[in-house]
Amino acid sequence: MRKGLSADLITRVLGGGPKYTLAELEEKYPPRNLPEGAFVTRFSPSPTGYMHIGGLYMSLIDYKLAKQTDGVFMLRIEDTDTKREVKDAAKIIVDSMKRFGFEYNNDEVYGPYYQSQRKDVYRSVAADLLARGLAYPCFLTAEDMEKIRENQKNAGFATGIYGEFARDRDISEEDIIRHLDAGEVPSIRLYSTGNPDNRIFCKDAVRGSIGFPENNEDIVLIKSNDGLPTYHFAHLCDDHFMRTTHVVRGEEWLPSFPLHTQMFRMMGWTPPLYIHTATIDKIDPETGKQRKLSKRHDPEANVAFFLADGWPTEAIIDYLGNIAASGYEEAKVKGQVKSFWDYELRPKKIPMSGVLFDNRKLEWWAKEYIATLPVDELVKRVRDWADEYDPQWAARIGDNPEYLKNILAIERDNPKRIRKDFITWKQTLQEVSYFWDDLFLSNKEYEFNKDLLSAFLSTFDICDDKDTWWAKIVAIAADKGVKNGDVAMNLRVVLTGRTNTPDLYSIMQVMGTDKVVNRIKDVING
RNA sequence: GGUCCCAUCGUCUAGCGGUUAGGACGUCAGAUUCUCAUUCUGAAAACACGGGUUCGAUUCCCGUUGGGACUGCCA
Repeated sequence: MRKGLSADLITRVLGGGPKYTLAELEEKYPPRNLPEGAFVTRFSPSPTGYMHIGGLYMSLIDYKLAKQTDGVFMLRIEDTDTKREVKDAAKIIVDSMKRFGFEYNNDEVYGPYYQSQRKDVYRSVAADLLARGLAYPCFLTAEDMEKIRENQKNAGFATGIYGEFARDRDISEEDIIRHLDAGEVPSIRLYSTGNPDNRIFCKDAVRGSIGFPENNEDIVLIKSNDGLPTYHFAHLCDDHFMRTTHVVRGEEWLPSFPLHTQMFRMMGWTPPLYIHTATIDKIDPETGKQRKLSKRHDPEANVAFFLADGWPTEAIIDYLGNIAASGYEEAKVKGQVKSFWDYELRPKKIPMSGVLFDNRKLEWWAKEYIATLPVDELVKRVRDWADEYDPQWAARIGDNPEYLKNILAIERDNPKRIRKDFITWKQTLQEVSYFWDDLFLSNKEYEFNKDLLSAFLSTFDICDDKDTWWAKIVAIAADKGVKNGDVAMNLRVVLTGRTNTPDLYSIMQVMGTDKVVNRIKDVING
């Protein structure tokens, strides 16, 4: 154990004195007044790029856990890595939360919620550690550490600043002053008293108690370059003073679990309950191996891509939600719950092994979801999408909104038998594009029976009711000696260019006489 | 190399010592339909391997193998 630093030295070492004592912080950030069993969670992304599907998954769990217990869900931006920070990334995250309806409650009392604005908190806690001899200023340079790492590798030792390799671990006040006088700025390191020969047990809500060798690394608490905390130290300070009860984070944090447990004990604070989630993976097309969906290599991991493609956010929530709570799907199909928000998410049931992202299943959720939408709502959602992502479609719809509504209303009257052709807003429009002459692609492959088409044309009357219309088709089939379906298929392909469409009668009604007649004539004549 | 996590149909999973190992997506087949949609019916499809413990292991323990994560003044 080292001797604590004097107040004067602490101020110099930190580049400023502590603003608060620990007791003052406790008072400033009092325990929350919440009902028994309420979860306080937080989504804490670092603004280093776009919103990732894995981040969305974690924030869904965070939000759901807080919501179902009448707790609090916070959004905390971990912008402590000034080098990797990407402009507007925080805005994208905030926007995503809004779009998916994850309402966070960033109560002012516990803020600010940007870590870069919480230096006072970190510095105050660091000062306490320094005063107690549980942390020390370290003047090792990047080159020094590189050299140490090299030597460790060559000698077969574990890399890192620990024990005898931690040069400044027991640095004297005189030496500190000497470095300071030379204009050097130290980082603040943890004075670790952990011994790898001992085991420390860490509690995970899903995996239970996990044993690790104790941590003996003097990890950096405060970085020298910007005075900001590392993840570890920020986690300790923020989740304590924000009174987080449950920390949902990726399993990549498992290795630093003993460190975090050690730090909480050192402070005499009760650690939150941890939920280390599994990653959402894909099969790497090059190696053929399963790996985490990555920001750098997988554009499909970008939530913005799902939005631009017009996936209903509800379907994405359903899909992700079912991964987190596997019983949800069955409850939903059986009608026991209306949405994911009605289904209880149990922390213990959150999966702990990596999950392959399954686009087919997402498609299924999306089809099911869109099929539940009333026409007006469907039209609205499609239009909203077009307004934001596809100006051409937006203009086209804007010219005649009723037309789109009539198209999308086809075969939507019987709620039990709604076609499930629509997957995304974008694909919905593509699916019905044949209703517009300039988008209509006549089918060049299909061998039309012009005889049948002529016969239909001569009897066609848009005013016919459905029975009359069908009777005419049956009559033509009988007359020409073909099946009813043959006549129908010829009509289907001639009008839509496709072999699979909704009800033909409805299509003709929506298209109107001119389109129907012209398209048939084009084939007969051409 | 070290530490840690994980292991049931192709995929997501139910299972918490005795089950014909269940469901969902997907796949395939059949029925209905004007259609390759919908709806309905049915089928194929899994406990990684080896040791224990036990009357009995998918289930508990150990090992092996396989997959994953970490090993930064990044999170």
